[in-house]
Amino acid sequence: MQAGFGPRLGRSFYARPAQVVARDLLGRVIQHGDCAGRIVETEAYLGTGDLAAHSARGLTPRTRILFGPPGYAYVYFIYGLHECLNIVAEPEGVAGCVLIRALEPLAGIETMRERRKKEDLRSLTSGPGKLTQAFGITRAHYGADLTSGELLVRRGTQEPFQVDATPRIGIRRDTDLPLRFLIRGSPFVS
DNA sequence: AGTTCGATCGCCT
DNA sequence: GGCGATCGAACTG
Repeated sequence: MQAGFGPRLGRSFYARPAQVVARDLLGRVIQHGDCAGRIVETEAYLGTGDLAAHSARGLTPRTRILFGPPGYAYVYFIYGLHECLNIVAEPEGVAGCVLIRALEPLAGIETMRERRKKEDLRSLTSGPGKLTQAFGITRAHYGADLTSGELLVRRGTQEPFQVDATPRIGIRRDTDLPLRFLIRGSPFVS
């Protein structure tokens, strides 16, 4: 079942501008344990000149991973409740990442229902806090290497789809930039 | 050491 | 559509 989603993406995939990686991650498959989901919504956070990005104020203990090599997980805790999963992009030395905002559940759906305590397929992974809960991703995954560990992204299938770009959700600065990407018509977006 | 406020969710109306 | 929950990172003094 695992190999059915294609080969694991390697380091070079992530070593590109954050908005390019965010767009290219659509349609790929995130896997963790027995859970797998197709990425249907992402947001790019740029290292320089992006006031909405956590890296905008420079290197701190929390943001240090964003300045390192790409292909690692940046997981942070927000609003006292939720974990959010980001993937570090850009070459080493340049900050930047992609927030995974929504998935289409593909495998491990019963596990997701148990973790979420919800039955409806649409409510399992249609939001950044929901999908981390459904997949069992926490701050313990901060710094995890997606190119070698049990949390990974696979290439996915090549079904064609159209992409919409909109402003990012829930931010207060740089609100006009069209850095949110989603698969047009997907019922699983946030 | 104290304060502010956020890349959200779910429940209420 | 609005709001309360609840924690910690980061900034101020």
